[in-house]
Amino acid sequence: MPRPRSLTPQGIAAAALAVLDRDGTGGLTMRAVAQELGVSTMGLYRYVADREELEGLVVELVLGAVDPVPPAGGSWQERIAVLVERVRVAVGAHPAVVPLTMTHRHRSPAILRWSESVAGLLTEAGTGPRQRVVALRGLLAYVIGAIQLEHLGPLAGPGTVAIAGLDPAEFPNMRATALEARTVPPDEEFRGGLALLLAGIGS
Amino acid sequence: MPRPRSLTPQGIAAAALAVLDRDGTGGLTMRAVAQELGVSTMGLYRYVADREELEGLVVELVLGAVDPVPPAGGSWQERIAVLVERVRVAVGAHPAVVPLTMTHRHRSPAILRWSESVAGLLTEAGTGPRQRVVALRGLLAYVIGAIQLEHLGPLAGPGTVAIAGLDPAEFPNMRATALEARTVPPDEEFRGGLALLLAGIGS
DNA sequence: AACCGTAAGCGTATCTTGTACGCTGTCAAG
DNA sequence: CTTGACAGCGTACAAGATACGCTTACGGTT
Repeated sequence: MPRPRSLTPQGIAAAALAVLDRDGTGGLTMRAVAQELGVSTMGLYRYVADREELEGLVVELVLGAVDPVPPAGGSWQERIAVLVERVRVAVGAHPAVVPLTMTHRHRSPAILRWSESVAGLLTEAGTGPRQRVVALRGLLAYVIGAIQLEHLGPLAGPGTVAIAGLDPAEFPNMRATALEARTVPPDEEFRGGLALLLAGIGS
Repeated sequence: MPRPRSLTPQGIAAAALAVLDRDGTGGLTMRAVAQELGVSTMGLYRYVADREELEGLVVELVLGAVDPVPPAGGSWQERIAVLVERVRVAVGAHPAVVPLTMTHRHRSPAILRWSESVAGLLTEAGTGPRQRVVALRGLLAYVIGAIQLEHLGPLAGPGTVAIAGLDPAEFPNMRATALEARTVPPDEEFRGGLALLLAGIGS
């Protein structure tokens, strides 16, 4: 009977993502998204309860791009590493959603499916129940932290340069480390850290 | 000649922290902090350039409570674990600052001193320059992620309960893991994950 | 084909928050 | 006792989220 809806949750999420990619995290406002969709500001409220829900939609769109099916070949370490890397790639494609991801992660079905896969691989690897809990949470913590470090922290690019200029007397180790860090590409850094964690789980 | 100042950066940071502890992250407004200090809203602007700087002060106050001097005894793994645990305790005492910590971490002298200590211990442990970079960043990623997981994610407390009620057919592993997770106290979880990472660094 | 109920979409208004600007009052040196 | 520099304040404004109620387009019914 009534007038048909003109927007879909996916369309709204895509519009919000477009705004985020274009204007950055601070540019995500109800007005901007509404304009992107070609409706008035309040028109948007027919589809989302509030800004919170809108953010949830974007996060789910981004995380939904992660294929949760474990790859076929390789050791369980390699297979988990592939799953982890997929998250990094998906989120890394839209740096502006990183802060939102942190806030909305816990309500994401996509991350739940992903976790299910990782938990399955850990089970296959023969870890005990208790260690599985610790390992899963540890992996999740690493992914979250590493992604943030990569996107929110000037420690990575320009930051290491700044640190390299520190007082060598007070910060000898940091200075040396930062100098070396400049030669380590982000990919290697991320995978290296993950490998350390996986090695620990396997030992 | 001029009128003496009535506020100190420490006092301002303490007031902001009080507001955060009382009203949560969303309660931190310039007005609220000014009121806490007994000055007018704009009076506060005589001491901080903007909200950004105010947040930096609080973060530094909290992180400044971390003793960066490595403990005397034990293996290098144990010594690093103590340093890491100190950060967790300091931040955990004020959950509302967690989101701010993420944004302001890179400008914190306190965290720099802490990193210097960790880097030093890694050097003493005999890690090569390249592995030291990876290990340090990995530890930082773990700390950041684990603290967030603990404070921002309903995955920890009520979340695991919710997950335990999932469809067992679709999420068998998550269900089992979540059930087990309820019996793992946060302390053990945090230290366990850290131990995995440290084991990986040592191998 | 005219009609009408429902929900879409919009406009306006309000509240909250950060912050620019300019006034006023106070302290201490002369 | 005067005076000038700066602390502190009040007002004003802009941006943003969102409540509320009107208007209007659709599509099934007569």
